[in-house]
Amino acid sequence: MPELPEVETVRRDIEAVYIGDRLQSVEVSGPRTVRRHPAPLLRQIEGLVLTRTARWGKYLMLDWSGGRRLVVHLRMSGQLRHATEGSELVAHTHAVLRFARAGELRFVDPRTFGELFIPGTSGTPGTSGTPGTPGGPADAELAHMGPDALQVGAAHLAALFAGHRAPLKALLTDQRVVAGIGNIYADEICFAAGVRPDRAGRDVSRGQVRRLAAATLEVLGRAIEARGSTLADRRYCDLYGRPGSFQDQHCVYARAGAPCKTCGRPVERAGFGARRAYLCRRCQR
DNA sequence: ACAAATACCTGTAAGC
DNA sequence: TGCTTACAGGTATTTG
Repeated sequence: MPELPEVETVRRDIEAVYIGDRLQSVEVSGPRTVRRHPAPLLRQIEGLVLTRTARWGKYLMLDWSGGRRLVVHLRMSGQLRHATEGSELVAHTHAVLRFARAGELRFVDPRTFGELFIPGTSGTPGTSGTPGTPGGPADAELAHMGPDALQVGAAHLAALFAGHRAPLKALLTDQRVVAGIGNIYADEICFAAGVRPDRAGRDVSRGQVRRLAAATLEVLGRAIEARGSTLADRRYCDLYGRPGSFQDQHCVYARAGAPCKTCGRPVERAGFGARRAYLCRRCQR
């Protein structure tokens, strides 16, 4: 499941290959892949040069000459893959961006939750500046999102947790609160901070907030270094189809029954509300 | 205003 | 063996 570290890995891979290259054509074959606006609008970026990339939470932005932007969200099973021009399409290839020199960038997504869109074309008001967002001017479609998880500090987290009775994990994975954390990294961050994921936001102590802020940067940073987490289902792979290796460093996620790496007590999988979390009851309070 | 539930999907695995 | 069912989970939307 692509979360912030996986999207960041793909972003860096794309930056290394396609920056400065001209987009020859865009072909979309999956009707659900471009669903925010009529699919032909994607052709606005044909002929333009990729000038920069950005990421906000799990959203990936590809910026083009002339000020155009293409936004990609991989959701559950989406992958962006480099391919040589004309090579055989793997199953569930829904879009192909053909570049002048670097070959093709393909969007593959079995479950069709992922999407591509040109911001500002879906009936919502156009772009307007929102300060402090790493992607530059905020797009209306992304305006609801909180700060990127790599940008948040303890003070920010404390303010966002205050007064919420929702469990910590629900807050960490709420993109309006912090953008970029999903199921895997919420569990790992809670473990690294020594805080129970089912603790109500308002009951998270000052010290725990500090530890959560530090753990967020530390865990996500190490995960980016390891090029993300690839589980047995291989739903996430990089631009070249290679797996990440951060799953080898997971302390709790998908480790139910295995000994806690700190204290040896079996890791539990607990349900609260509609969600579940992996945790160590001894190490997390 | 917040929070909980649901729809959206399909590949995989577990159960019978 | 073959069929059915549960599960995975991010986000937009709906309901409470």
